[in-house]
Amino acid sequence: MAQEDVFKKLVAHCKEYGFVFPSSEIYDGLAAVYDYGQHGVELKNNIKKYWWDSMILLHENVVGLDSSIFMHPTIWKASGHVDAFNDPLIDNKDSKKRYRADVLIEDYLGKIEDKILKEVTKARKRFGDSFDEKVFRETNGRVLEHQKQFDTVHTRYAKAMNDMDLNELRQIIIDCEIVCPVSGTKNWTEVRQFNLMFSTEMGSTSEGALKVYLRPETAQGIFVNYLNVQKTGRMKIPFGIAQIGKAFRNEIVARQFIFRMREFEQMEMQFFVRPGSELQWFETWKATRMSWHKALGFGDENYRFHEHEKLAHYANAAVDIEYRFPFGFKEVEGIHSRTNFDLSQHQKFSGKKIQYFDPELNESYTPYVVETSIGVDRMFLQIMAACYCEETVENDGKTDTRVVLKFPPALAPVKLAILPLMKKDGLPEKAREIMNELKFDFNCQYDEKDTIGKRYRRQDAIGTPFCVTVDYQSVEDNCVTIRYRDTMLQERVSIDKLHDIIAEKINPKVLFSKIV
RNA sequence: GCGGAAAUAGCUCAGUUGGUAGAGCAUCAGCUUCCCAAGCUGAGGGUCGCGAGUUCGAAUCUCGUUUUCCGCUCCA
Repeated sequence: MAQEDVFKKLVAHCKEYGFVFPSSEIYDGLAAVYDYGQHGVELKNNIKKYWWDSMILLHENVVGLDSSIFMHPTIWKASGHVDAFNDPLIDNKDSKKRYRADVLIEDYLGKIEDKILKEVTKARKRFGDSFDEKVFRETNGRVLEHQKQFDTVHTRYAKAMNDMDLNELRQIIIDCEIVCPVSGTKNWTEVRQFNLMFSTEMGSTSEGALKVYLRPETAQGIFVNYLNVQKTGRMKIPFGIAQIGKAFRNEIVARQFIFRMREFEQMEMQFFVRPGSELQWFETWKATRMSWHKALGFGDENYRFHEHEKLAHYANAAVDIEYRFPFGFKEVEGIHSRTNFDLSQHQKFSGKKIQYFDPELNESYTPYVVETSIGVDRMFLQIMAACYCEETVENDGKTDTRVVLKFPPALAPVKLAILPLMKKDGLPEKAREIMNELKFDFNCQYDEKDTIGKRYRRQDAIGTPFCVTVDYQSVEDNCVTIRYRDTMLQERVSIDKLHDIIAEKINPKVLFSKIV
């Protein structure tokens, strides 16, 4: 089966069994926005719990936080998001290539500068030691002409960028006769601005409302609460703050199902360390996070690190953990050494001193930060992809297929199904009795419709790890059978022991013990 | 955002040269059956993505639009 087909089946399965629905579907949907259905939300919650507990329970020096989606707008100036996400873009209609309008103009200006430099170099060669560059630049006709051209364009360009005058940017490109490097034509579209942050207005719109953004990452909520947490929690460096929450990015193209959405959820942990120790901690968290993924048992060979060659403005080291999706290796988690960029910026923009006094060193410093950042939705998709199986089943010489989601029991949306073998003779009552005993601790489903085989298949399709079957004998001896999802084997156990057996098997300790 | 393709019941799909929409599975109500789907009976469910246009008449032809998929592009 082709890999793309697997992906398509996965998407169909997600919808058919209540994991993921397109948003606003009865209104034709909303592009790249999805809702989690009755089973999806359970799986998602379990994923979040697995992450949260692995951070909060397993590390004494990591604490949680839940910061707001709305934050003071200046935070996004400090973080660099306001500037970095306001690119004016223009398309060439012939080559279909997209460019940043400002980059096209800057390249053009760069070429003029090159021309001037060429003249200068030539002249220096000719005149030798007696060459005076300043005088040459002020007197040479060709240079002056280039310089004049440069100044004119640069002035217009600077003003246009300052005003974000998109029409003027386009006019500059036309006036300068800038051509597309690919097609060589001047057939340009309008300049459009893609602001990757969603904005809205806070306060009554009539009287000076404040423009606020929906956060494009959860990290800044942690940085701006650094002092609060450190002081009230009496935290000593090194320590971490973990947070799970929604983030929003107005992506130009959001596609591939829930892999890239405009509204998504992140699980981030910012770990504050001594300056100079950040790369060591970077390595430590790399290993820890990788072991967290591998503990799920989806095959070590399906994971790899991808080192970033081009680093973001705030980072001095960055690596992705990639998983082999049906559509290739893709990022599921990023680990970044963010230096002290963020805290320094907030110190600068807020005017508040954000420092840590290190009693061991007897000095104050701005902590360095190592970040682990994972997308919940990508993790969800990754788990669906890893667990989706189509199997051939032999029974009484009949061949037959089943679709089964082999979730680790700790993550499964429904932990067990309770199934009376027959819909009569007191079996449903007995099954209900068991259900009422277990429903407080486990997500259970009761099903008495159709043949037992059909009911097993239904539970397989949503990844329920255990099916408890109540038969005639159960009424007499208080024993039931547990049917295991992956092996389809059955085990007869006493009803009294059911709770402990299930609790043991879904205990995330099994996963936690594999994390370094 | 550009180019290409697609959209009919919950799912997979039929639907003739334009004449008021069908199957299988699924769902629901019964019956039958002591452990791995597709036994029997019955029922519900679609203004054919949406909006215009052509036509006596449009699921079918034309245009627009929305969504999805595939490429390109973008992704601090």
